Amino acid sequence: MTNHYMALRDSLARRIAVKEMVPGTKLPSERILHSEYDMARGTVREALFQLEAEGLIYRRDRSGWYVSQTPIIYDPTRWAGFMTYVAEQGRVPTTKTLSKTTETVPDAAGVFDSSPDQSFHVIRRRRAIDGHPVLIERIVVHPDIAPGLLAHDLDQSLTQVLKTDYGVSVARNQVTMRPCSLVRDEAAALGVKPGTPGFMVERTSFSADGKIVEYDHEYWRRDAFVISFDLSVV
Amino acid sequence: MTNHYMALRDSLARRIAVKEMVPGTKLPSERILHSEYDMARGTVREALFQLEAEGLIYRRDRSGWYVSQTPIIYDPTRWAGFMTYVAEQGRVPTTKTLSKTTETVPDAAGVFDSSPDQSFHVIRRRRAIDGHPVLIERIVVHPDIAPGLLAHDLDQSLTQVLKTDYGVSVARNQVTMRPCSLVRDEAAALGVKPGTPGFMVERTSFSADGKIVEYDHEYWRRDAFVISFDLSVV
DNA sequence: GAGTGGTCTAGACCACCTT
DNA sequence: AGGTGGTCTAGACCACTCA
Repeated sequence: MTNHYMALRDSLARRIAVKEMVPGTKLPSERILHSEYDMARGTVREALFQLEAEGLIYRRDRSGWYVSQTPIIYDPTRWAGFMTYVAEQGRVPTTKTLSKTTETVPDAAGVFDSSPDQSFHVIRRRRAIDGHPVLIERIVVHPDIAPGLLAHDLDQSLTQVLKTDYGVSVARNQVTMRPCSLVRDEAAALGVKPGTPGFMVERTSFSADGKIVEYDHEYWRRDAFVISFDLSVV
Repeated sequence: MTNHYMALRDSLARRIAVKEMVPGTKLPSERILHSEYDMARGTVREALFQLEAEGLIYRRDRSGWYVSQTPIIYDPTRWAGFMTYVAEQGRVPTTKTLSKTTETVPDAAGVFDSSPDQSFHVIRRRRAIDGHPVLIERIVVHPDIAPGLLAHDLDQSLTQVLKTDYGVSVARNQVTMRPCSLVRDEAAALGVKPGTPGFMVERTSFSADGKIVEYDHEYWRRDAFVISFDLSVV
């Protein structure tokens, strides 16, 4: 290709590859690239969109473009909760509770096989790696499983709280992951532009006796992880 | 949001959701949308890019925009080869061999722990679901494992050929998946625009005695699948 | 308040697909 | 040959971040 925007893409990709620009580095502004590379600003933006789609850079709304952090390795077969998992890779996980409420949840009725009037504990949290927010989640827990759950400090591992304080542990996870785009709340909470590519993870956790322990929606930044696992053939 | 392009996005997304436009339907051309919705063509394209990132539509280079096919469910824990797997979901898998050669493969030397001069069997194939190409792959096999492999018909399950004709079966897979963008060969073979979002899957298959059976790179269309699995906690 | 990205316009020409 | 998307230009103004 001899496209202008691909030329700029390649130039920036190389500067990232050789670590002239490391994770977290702010790229030159669009107008500076526009004058340095002598192409229209719209063309500069095409190059940046390309790099964003590849997961090499991301944008903070109206702040600038930045080199993406090193992704964590997401191994669904070894998943042991965010806090454990991230720490095992030598990174620093943090959690911030955004809200905790008890309310009806239209899309949970089908999952829990309950009446539409049923109220649930709903917890919204933001989780970060090395101080960089990577996902927000909405967790739905049936109050019968964990009465008074919301009184606890939930900036820690929920898995841990449920096990220690309620004697409930997870025996099985049902997980679905699909590409999405991060909009409104999700984008705002993660500090990225609405429409940024993301990944939606829907997780239903069951206890050994088949009860639903939690029903979870997670919205991840797409550049935050790669999926990797090792698997014996059955 | 009251953005023009988000309004158009929402309008088109709704028409897809209510099945006014079904998978495979060609969208109105950009210029028609431009005049119907009375916004600049660049703004129309922003809406289309948004829908593409969400996996709802895709483009065939210089042909038009189309509603994406229903994704298949990719369950890494049940993976039994493309042909088996797709058929189990009531869809029709096909495979076309693009090339088969014996050559040196720079990036395979590290994986096989062999000399850079080592030649391998290299197979390139394109695989489709219901007639729609969804991935291309490059498979690398050590000739000692399967001498004369390239003489076989490879438009079928390679797993099957290796098992039946060479007595080699896969006991373990090491898999890594990451977002990428489909460029040059990949995009051309899949009939999508270079730069279309994709997923790269790198797979190393081992036999029971720990030998590498195949080393595989797959480039998937990102809208072709969702990942879903059911998993017991260890 | 200066600088940044976000949105939008109104063109132009090109490369390629389709018929 | 006509239509499509692909690329590119040169502006403009807005909403927001940051110092």
